[in-house]
Amino acid sequence: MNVSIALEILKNEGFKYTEKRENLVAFFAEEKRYLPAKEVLTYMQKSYPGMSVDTIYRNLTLFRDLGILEETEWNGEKRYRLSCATDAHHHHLICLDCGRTRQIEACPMDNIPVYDADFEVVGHKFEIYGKCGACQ
Amino acid sequence: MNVSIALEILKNEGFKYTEKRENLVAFFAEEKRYLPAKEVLTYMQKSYPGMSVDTIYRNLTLFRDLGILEETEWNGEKRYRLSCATDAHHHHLICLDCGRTRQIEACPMDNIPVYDADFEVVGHKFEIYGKCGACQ
DNA sequence: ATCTATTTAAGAATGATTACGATTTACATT
DNA sequence: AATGTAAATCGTAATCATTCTTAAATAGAT
Repeated sequence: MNVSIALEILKNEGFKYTEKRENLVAFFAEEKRYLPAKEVLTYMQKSYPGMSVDTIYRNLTLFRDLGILEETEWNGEKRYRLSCATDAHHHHLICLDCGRTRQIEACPMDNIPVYDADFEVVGHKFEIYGKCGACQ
Repeated sequence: MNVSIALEILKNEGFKYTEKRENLVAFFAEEKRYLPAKEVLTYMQKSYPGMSVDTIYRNLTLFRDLGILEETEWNGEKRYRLSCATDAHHHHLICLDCGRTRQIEACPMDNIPVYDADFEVVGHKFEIYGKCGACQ
C-alpha cells in the first residue's frame, strides 16, 4: 500500500480526493507504524491549524473500511497503520511505545483444528507486544 | 477460580472482604463469560441500587491485578471474565455478542521462531472471534 | 467498644470518539 | 467556465468509557 494506490482506491469507490486526505495517507506512508488518532491530529494541525477532530476520525475509519489502513487497539485507544505492502495475510510484533511493527508470516489459524462447529468464526487477532530496539 | 479461592486471595493480599465483592465474584462465577463494566454495574445495582460506577471499575481492575479476573478489550470496551480453572496458559474463542468463550489449549508462541532479538517481548494476544451457537 | 486504614457514594473530571447543523468543496455535467 | 449536487469539512456539542475527588461509612485489628 502506498499513497497513489490509496488515492486510486478512494477514486474507484466514489470518494473524493482532497489535499488533506493525501497528506494524511502520506503521513502514514512515512511513519509505517501504528498511530493513535491524537498523534495524527497533532501532525495534521501543523499544516491545517483548524482541522477538526471529526475529519480525522471519519477519514481513519473510512480508510480502514477501504483497506488502506489497519486498525488495532490497546490501552483503550484505537491505532492505525498503513496496510502492509504484502498482500498475504500476516500478523505483527508491535512496540507498545512507538507503534513500530515487525511482520510475522505465520498465522496460528493454519495450525489449530476447528474447535467448535457450533461457533461461527468471523475473525481473529494475533499480536505480540513489546519494546523495539529504539525504545528500550 | 471460584468464589472461595477469590476471597482467599483477597484476604491473603490484605484486602478486605465485603459483601459486594463476594456478590461481584459470584456473578462472574455464574456467568463464566466476558462482561463489560456496564453490564456488571447493571447487575450489581439490582441488589445495591446506589452502587457507584467507581466501585465497579476499582474492583474490576483490582481483581484483574490479583489474577481473579482476565481482561480483554474490543469495540473500545474492556471486558472481564473469571479466570479459567485451568492453570495452564491458554487462549479463547470469544462470542462477540454475549462474551461466552471456549478454550484453546494451543499457544502460537510455542510454534513461532524468535523474530527479532532486538525486540523485547512483554506479552501477546491470540483470540478468535465469532458467534456462539446461542447467538446465531 | 474504639481506632484506623480501607472502602464506598456521589458526582465531577477526563479522554477518546461520535454526532450535528452549517458551510465549503470536488467534480461531473451543462 | 458556470452550475448543481453530493460529499467533505468545520466548529462545537454530545456521548461513552473510565478515572479522580472528597467526605462519609465500615471491616477488621487492638
